[in-house]
Amino acid sequence: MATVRTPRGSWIAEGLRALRDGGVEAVRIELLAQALGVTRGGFYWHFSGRQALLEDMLDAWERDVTTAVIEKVEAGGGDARTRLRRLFSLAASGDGLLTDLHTDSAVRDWARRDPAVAERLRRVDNRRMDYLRRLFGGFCADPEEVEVRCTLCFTVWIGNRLLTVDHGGRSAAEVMELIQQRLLR
Amino acid sequence: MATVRTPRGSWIAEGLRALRDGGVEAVRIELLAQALGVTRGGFYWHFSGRQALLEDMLDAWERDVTTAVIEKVEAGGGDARTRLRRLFSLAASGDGLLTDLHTDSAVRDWARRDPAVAERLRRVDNRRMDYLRRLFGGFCADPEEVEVRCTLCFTVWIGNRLLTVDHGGRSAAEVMELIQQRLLR
DNA sequence: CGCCTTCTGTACAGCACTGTATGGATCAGC
DNA sequence: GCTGATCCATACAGTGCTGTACAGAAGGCG
Repeated sequence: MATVRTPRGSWIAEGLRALRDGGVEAVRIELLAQALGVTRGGFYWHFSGRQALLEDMLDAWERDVTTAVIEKVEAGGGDARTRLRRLFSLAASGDGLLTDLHTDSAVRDWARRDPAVAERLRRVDNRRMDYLRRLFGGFCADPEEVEVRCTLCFTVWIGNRLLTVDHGGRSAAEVMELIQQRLLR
Repeated sequence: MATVRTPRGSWIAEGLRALRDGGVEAVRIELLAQALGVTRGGFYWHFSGRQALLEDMLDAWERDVTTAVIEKVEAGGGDARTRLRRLFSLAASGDGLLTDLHTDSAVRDWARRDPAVAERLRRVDNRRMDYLRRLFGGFCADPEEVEVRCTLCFTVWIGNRLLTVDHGGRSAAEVMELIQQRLLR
């Protein structure tokens, strides 16, 4: 077993970075190789081609994005409202390579053109939504109310960074804070 | 003045269709020509190149999207709540080539990579937001409340079609209806 | 040491698209 | 029916990427 020089994983990671920064079309093997400081030679040893890389990138994304965030929120403990507040601040900070909004919206855009990606995204969104339902259900008896708050929560999260607007005198963070208060009432 | 066979405008229209269906990267002159049933020959008579076409597409989009919708909503008359309800149903139907959500999110995605596009989008979003503020201000005295409802309204509109999720037993339309009721209270 | 697995570089053929140049077709108006 | 503006087809050079083929280099292991 020789040491791995630029292993499978590094191509996937670099691919996800390209996806985040420039969308699917920006995932060019030539450019990934350049970014990794090698030629394309080794790429075709790991992958059968570009499509195989994209497939593996989605696998990695799907795995990480559904578990990492939930685990991070659950780890801190506390009641449902506390957990939601933690989830909100996590979403606002947007750390983590794989859990950020940019990758998310790049995948969302990709899904519009590729049914297989759309199917994966639906799975991911449903898992996230189920988690939200569980949290809101913790202090909200009416299931209709839960559904409304979950949907608002999710769409605001998605729409927030896509919406580029000035909120009069207020900062975007202030408005978000107000919305969060309302959602946690 | 000879008759115009495939005029400037048809290249722009076809370009916007390509943008809507496949994003900026899908706006390929070769393919537009193919769709129009001609070769690229005439294209370079109208435009200096691809960049010039993209520029003109954005001009057309910006012009149409900021005025067309507002005019359509205002035309029907009624009080602020009535107008908002009309705006909601218009947004839900998503008719009109230039006012639909697909073109909108394609532009939004484009803006992430191109500062000039981001600047245009900011202008467009602000004009829309101003209109929303005017409407919500019609029955809502607290400016903070107005800002929250406008932001919710806008982000839900954007996030709605991007979010691909099953709402338990409910349909997406039902949940949207519930959210709208809440926003108009 | 020499072998084998794991990668890397290089060279090649091919595709899709861009932009340029130019001769020619088509039609409005005189 | 001639002219000139407008548009189209074609051919060409160039770019940036894909995928294939293959000859190795680098390092762990017998």
